[in-house]
Amino acid sequence: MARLKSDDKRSAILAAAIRVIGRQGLGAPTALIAKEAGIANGSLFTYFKTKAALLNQLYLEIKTEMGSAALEGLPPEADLREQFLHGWANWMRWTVRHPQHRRVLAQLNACADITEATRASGHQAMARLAALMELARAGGSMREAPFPFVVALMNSVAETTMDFMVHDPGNAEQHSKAGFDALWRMLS
Amino acid sequence: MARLKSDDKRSAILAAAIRVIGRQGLGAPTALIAKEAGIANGSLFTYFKTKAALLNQLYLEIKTEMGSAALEGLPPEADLREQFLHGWANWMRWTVRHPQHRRVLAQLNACADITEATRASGHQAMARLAALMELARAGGSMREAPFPFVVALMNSVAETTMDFMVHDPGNAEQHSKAGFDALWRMLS
Amino acid sequence: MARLKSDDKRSAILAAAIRVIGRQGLGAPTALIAKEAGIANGSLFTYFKTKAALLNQLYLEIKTEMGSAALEGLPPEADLREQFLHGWANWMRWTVRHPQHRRVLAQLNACADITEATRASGHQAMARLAALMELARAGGSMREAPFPFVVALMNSVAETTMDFMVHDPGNAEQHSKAGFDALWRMLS
Amino acid sequence: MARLKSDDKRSAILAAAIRVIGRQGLGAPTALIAKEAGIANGSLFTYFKTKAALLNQLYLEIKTEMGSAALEGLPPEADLREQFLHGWANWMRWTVRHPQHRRVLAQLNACADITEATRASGHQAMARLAALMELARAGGSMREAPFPFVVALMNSVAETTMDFMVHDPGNAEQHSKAGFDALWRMLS
DNA sequence: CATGAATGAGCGTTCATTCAT
DNA sequence: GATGAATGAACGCTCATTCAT
Repeated sequence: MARLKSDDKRSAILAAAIRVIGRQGLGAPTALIAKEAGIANGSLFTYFKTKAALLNQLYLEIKTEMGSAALEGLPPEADLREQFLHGWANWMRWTVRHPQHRRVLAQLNACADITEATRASGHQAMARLAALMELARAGGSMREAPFPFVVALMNSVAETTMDFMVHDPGNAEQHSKAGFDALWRMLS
Repeated sequence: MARLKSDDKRSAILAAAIRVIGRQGLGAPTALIAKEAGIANGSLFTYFKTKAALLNQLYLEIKTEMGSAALEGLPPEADLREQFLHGWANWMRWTVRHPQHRRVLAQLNACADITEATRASGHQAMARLAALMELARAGGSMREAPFPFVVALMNSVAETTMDFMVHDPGNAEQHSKAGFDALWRMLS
Repeated sequence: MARLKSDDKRSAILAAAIRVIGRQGLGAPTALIAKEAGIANGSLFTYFKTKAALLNQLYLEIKTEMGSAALEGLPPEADLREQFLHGWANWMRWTVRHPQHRRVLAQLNACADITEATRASGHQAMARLAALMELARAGGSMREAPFPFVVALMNSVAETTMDFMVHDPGNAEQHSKAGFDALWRMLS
Repeated sequence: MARLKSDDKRSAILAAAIRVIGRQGLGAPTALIAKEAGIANGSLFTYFKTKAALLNQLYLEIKTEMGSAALEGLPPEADLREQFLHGWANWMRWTVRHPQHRRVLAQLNACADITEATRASGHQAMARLAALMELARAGGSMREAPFPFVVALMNSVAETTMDFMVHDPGNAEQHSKAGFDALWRMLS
């Protein structure tokens, strides 16, 4: 048995990609990512067949991480609004703590190399939070709107809120609350 | 000397850029844009010093066009909600009719080459609509939120609404209305 | 210790090389040859120090096989022309049955990695047939020409004949005969 | 008007390609060919879209040059054998004087990048000489053989003759004559 | 001012070979 | 000895930008 493909190295590449792409954008050379990951440029391609494949994995990785962060410690007993607020706050906190991840995710979202399959898979990451929203709107004004539309609205309000939290971290808590309230009003 | 011939070329380049970038993304070669504009590749650089400059102008151009479209025929006598709804409907209609412009704008938004100054300037384009919103929220729940936050929310709800209109043009009108109502509820 | 297990692997590699190079040309990756041989890419280099070494061995292998095929069942009693014709027919038949071998040999011939020593050694493979030709020309028009020249002529007429047999297998027999007759006339 | 694509540069690239490929084989980097031609590596691609395109042109160029060399000063009054011998001698002389061209042509012949169309077009270059052969065989032993077969035989005998002339230039004339006689005997 | 050839740094990817396991 | 991940030089090709014409 030779050296086995190590998960550590895989992760190192993904982590390096976030840093480098966060700094330089999606045009960042694979060679630089490899260097930042501490491996030879050619080695990157034993872990990811192409740059596009790396980008797709990165998208999934970030979305998944974001999704778990949002669900951490969700109180199962609490009422709907409470639960949703908890998830929302988790989510917002995560993006403020990982501004680079957020920036990279935004670029990835606007990038043609990310396949439809990857996007679909990525949506799963937020499924739990989306389900809470589904319940929340049940008796409200948006009860007739298509579910994906409502989810998309949640996402866009969240994005906007994050922007303000990142740019004005001093009032992060208040922005988070304001965003949540706005969203809740939209649903009610 | 009145309008210079070069004004035509400038516009031709910007129009070509929308078409080409809409098709190929921001990575589209300047040479291709030049060809589509009917000029020599080198000539592009007498109108725009660099590709980044072209991109910034393009951003402004599209935003401005979008802004005017939104304001067309705004009824000065009508009440606030009516006026705002009119602008909203204009806006939505424009993006459905110009999906390429919207796609390009989305890419530009996520592109590091667009300077902060350009973005700031671009926001002016929607100032009139924003001002209507400013009034709308005056007595509502968001009366304490920072103005830019409210504007950003409007933008993001609008974006989401457009997405659904573009992907499901059969129900465009309903999506437009649902988006507006959601936004209004948010402000109220 | 009799035959080493490694002899099998050596042969497997050479056989795989013929298939892969036949398909992809000399640029075929050693990794692919290894895979086709059912071994790890690195293992190839315990059997052949370099790719060039593999290629040289391959050249020899094919030439040798071709030579034995040509000599099979040579009638020792028959007259010169008969014997030579028999060898010729064997030879032609072999290439028609192994078009891949022939293609690979042709590529190897035009490849700078094959050393002069290898080529010289390869010529031995056809020595018996060449010797028959040596006799055949003894009293003929080419009696003064250098032996290697005559052998080379034989080879080139053979090559040409093979080409036509391969591309027009329906008339293979006739092409073989026509080629032989042409060669014999040349010597007479 | 800008600098026009110059025929000189085109020729310089082709000439450089012959030198570099003659030295290093078909694997020679385009960058090296460009440098040898005195231009930037990127410029090569304004003259030839791909390396394969360059190779195809090179094939044509060399074949054409070889063809004209063969036909130079063909005596229109002389009898068939005389004319053909003249062409043959021209041909042989040319290859001895341009051994690099010959080597490159041989590599090109065995190279998958040369398209069938290119090969067909290249055959035109020797059409005049082939036509003489067509006449020559008319009443001879090969009168029933397919024309392409006879042409191919001529080529292969010529190739072999050249080899010996190149490797033993002292007796070049004699080899040329011996090759011609052998070919003529084959046809008679 | 227009043209389009020239430039050359830069990119993603491949692959023969090495070497830790 | 066998394995296959690691290596990094090398390659063909692109493209923003410059500049001779």
